[in-house]
Amino acid sequence: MHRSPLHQEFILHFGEMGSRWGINRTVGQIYALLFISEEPLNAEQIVDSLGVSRSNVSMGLKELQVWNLVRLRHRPGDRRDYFATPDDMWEIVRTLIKERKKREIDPTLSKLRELGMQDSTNEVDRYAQSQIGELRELIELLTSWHDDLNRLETRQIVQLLQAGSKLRALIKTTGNIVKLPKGRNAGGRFQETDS
Amino acid sequence: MHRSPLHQEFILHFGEMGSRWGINRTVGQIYALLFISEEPLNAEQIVDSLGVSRSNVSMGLKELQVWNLVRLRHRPGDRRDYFATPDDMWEIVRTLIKERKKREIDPTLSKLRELGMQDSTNEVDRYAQSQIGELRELIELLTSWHDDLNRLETRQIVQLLQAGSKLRALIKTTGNIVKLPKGRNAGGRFQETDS
DNA sequence: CTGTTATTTCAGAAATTACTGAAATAATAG
DNA sequence: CTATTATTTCAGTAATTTCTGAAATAACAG
Repeated sequence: MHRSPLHQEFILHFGEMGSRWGINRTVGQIYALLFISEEPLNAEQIVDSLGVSRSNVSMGLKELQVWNLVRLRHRPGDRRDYFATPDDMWEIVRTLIKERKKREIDPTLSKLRELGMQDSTNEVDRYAQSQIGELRELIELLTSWHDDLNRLETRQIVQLLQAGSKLRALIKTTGNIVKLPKGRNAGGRFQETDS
Repeated sequence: MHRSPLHQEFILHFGEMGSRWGINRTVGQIYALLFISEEPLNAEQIVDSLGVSRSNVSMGLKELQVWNLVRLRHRPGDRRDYFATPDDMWEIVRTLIKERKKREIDPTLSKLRELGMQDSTNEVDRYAQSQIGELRELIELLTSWHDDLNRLETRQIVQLLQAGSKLRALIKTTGNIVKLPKGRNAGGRFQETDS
């Protein structure tokens, strides 16, 4: 299938960025292709457009479905699967954040809670335990904020972002609730250097 | 160097998560080790603790410095380099977000702007251009919001997060400014399916 | 059923990324 | 300067990830 230079450049860019986003090149390219295609595409059309193997496309589409980043569509009288990206771009952003949290944050939060259970009468572990506890609290705060955001509609989120300039105002309405970090190197045997 | 079971489990977990976070196992382990160590460590101590090669540690520390995730320290009369993680955990979070934005968002924003310049009198590119433009606007909005956040102090950010329940209130103070997405599949030749 | 088309699975090949040991470079003390 | 210690570089190897082609499975239509 022939693609315009604009399409090609867009698709190749998403392919190259794929590795930085934790997906592989083909998955990035498939997503880009669906994103700029007005009509849903079937696997064979994707193969033709990208020049990769049918099996690779099959696996890529499966991964995109696991990520909840594509929607399945069908034409009457056509039993092939067609794929499209969601229409609401902010839904895509929310999905991306949610899925990344699931993969990158949640397992660590579980592990931190698990490690926090261990009662370390052990003196060596005292500092480690306090660091682990602080990190867990930090992630829990971010997580609950994320949950709050996820209860909002697309329209509300956009409004919130556009109210960026009002951030400072909001802060003045809340008290100073939290203790600030204590700082390490109490004995002072080390010297700070450049950055 | 002997490490307690707590230390070991924490370090191994960060190593395993490394690949999901876009760093390799060794870099993840080095960071974890520094994070739970009360005193700064030198390269040799890291080698002993992790059981990897000296050169691997050297490369890992270099990468952590590129990411701005470690600080260099020195002891008087000792010319070896010592390393520590920043004391303020929220500074770490901010750094992580900033650096990931630099790697994962900024190049794509540049590319989208570049592609948006192309005047596509071409009919095929009309839809692609509108998608690219919408995506660019979305990223620009997120980016400027991120810039706003970065101007805040740690204390203010924590307060903002803890004010999560006040989000809805804030939204009521802002008008409905933005047009909502239009939706694809105008002709309606495709049928929606499951998820 | 049987034949045809669509999709998935999977073992091995290809490509990429991570790691090591050895050698080079850098920094400093004497 | 020379010897010693600290750090980096890098070519080759190991480990991991991605991709392909072939075979298996699934989903129909007739």
